[in-house]
Amino acid sequence: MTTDAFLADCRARLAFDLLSHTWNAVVLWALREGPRRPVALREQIGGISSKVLTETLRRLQYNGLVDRHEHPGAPPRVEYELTALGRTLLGPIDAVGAWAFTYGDKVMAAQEAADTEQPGAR
Amino acid sequence: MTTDAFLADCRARLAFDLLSHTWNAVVLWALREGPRRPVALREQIGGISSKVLTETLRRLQYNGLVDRHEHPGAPPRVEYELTALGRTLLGPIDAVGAWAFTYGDKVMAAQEAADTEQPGAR
DNA sequence: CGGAATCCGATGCGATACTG
DNA sequence: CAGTATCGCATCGGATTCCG
Repeated sequence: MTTDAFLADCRARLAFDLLSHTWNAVVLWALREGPRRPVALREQIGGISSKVLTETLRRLQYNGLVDRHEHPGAPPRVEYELTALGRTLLGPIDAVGAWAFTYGDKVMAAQEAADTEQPGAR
Repeated sequence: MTTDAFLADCRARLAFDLLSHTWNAVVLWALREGPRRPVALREQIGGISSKVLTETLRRLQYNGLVDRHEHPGAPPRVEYELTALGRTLLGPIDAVGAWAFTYGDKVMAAQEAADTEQPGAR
């Protein structure tokens, strides 16, 4: 596949759009080990509000990456889990995470170097 | 590495932040085959404004992923190319792109199914 | 051509409060 | 507990214009 074809392919754009939403990949990753309730996800992830978590889960559900299971009764009890399709995305996400683990320090070093040359620039 | 450690690792957040900027991955990919001038990048990518392209390139430069080469003279002639660090990110990006190529249809099918059930919802 | 400056509408996310 | 409603701030991205 040529570069142009790759970029023109709406499926590629679609994948980048998926990952370009801040919390999508993080939430998918948090679900990697099994079903989770929203409250557990929020503890596990940290720094995500109830509203944004709900929005993110809805979006992932809309794209067929997670399933929502509602257990009847009070108090409400809901669980989310990855679909088969969602699990296939863990590989690419892991590739990104592994890259970050290996090269993250170099990126931060580059940022510091840029800041040193041009303090205040960015 | 546990899920929690992965999520807490600021390097992982850094990588997701890199990909969460809409055009970063696309521009990096467009540079995969060699140095490019801005005008060529815009033709190759399509749908990106001059301003946003410049911002994206600055951001990538700041993170040490691309180099900017200015050739003196008029008219202005500038080229951007991937750094060694930038090339290491092509692997993970390719993993995402390959996923999109394989599973993109299923995602779009899931979207259509969701739209059919709840027309207007999203 | 490269890119900086400006304006502007759309969207994102967070905080808070509230419902069932 | 799960989710929604509302508000406000910040940011993003597009269009346009102007400069070297």
